[in-house]
Amino acid sequence: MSIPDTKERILDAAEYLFARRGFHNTSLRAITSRAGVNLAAVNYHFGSKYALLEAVFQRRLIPLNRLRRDNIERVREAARREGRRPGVRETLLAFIEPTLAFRKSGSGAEDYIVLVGRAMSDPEDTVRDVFIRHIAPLFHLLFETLREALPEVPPDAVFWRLQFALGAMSHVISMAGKTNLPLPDGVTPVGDVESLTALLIDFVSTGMERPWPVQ
Amino acid sequence: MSIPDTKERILDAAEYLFARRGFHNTSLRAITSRAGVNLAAVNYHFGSKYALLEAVFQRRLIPLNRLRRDNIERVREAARREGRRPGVRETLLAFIEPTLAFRKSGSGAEDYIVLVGRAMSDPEDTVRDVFIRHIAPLFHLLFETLREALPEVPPDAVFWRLQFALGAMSHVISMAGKTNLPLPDGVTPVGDVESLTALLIDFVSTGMERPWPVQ
DNA sequence: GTTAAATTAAAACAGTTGTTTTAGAAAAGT
DNA sequence: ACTTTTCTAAAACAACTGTTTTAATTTAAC
Repeated sequence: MSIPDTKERILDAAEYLFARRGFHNTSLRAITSRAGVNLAAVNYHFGSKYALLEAVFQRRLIPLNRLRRDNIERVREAARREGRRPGVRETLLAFIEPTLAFRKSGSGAEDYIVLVGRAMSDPEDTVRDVFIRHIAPLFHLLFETLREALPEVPPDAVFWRLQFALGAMSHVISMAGKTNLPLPDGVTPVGDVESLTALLIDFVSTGMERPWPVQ
Repeated sequence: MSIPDTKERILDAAEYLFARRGFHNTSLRAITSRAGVNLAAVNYHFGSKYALLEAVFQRRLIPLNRLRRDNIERVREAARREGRRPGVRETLLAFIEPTLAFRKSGSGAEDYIVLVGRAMSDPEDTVRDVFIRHIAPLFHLLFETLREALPEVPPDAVFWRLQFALGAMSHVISMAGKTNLPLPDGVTPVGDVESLTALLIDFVSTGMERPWPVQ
């Protein structure tokens, strides 16, 4: 049949263009022309441009969030079983690793991750509102796990440190594939995902674990 | 005279709206109506919407960058005078502190800082290209200073750690004033700028100073 | 093969976009 | 007072926006 083909092609094209040009700067005509389908197909299949954005998010965010949630729950479970607190590093890794590794899961996944990076730092946009709705419960679980991992750090500080970590992650994600940033001499453009993930995890878990009170 | 009044009013309105709605989602009519001036005034005074964006950036970025540059140079100078390497923490503080503190410098400054936060994380937008042009030399100075401060860490790692730090900063900046984020129980919405800056500096300098090689 | 539903194609819709034009008012120079 | 420049006001411009409509075509059911 031709239904899923058309819908998928629209989703792929929208994902690609939203990630690169942003939501408001991408027209339905650009999407349909890239997808090779008729203009009316978007409104027919999805209802509106906004609903299309929602669909773009849902298609990948649901399995990705399940993966991240399972990871975190596994960390909590292991800690509970061994009668200890969850570790900061393993908790952050449980959340961050699937996010960065997700890029390798398929052709359009890379576009999607860039889109997520944009959405996280898009302070008031339509994009962000949609994103927040999908990520809020997972964020809550992540925050609570880190609170357990850091009993001596006040919740406010844990919250902000987590925001810093997410900011760092979203920034490096949204940099992915962009070449217009001014690279200093002697710096190679980008490593493989694994080593970049390792660098990021080292950075954020070190900052997160800083003893409290800060002297 | 009425020229500077009109131009300033346009700049203020554009700054306000660009920060909240983004560049593409802000119309010239919204700007001029907020500024209380005629629609044609933008094209008369600035030439185009794009040139207006550039002017919005320049108005505050030039003095802000001078402040940050002077701060970093002062750190380098003190280190040279005392025959030691520049410190990681003081270097990051020299860059970050003016950025966050700038919000208190005037009425529209808060809008501007949010706009900067957006621009930094706007991966391919017009906004980002304009911003990169203005910030590139300063970024280079910051990077080189950190390289001197961390001789045992390879330049690639210093580069990425700096990106993480900037991502954390830009994220917390673009969160400023936003209330739609889901705050967990027991977390107060936002502290004053000073304590938030302290938290951020603690976080990023800890991650930046992590010994190399990472065990 | 006929009928009914699903899907596409193409055109048209009303509204908004950035920009320009035209005319007139205000300010400055002489 | 007069001229010239500077700026504003209002309307108009063509291009583009998301969405809807109308008709044609494909797909499925019986």
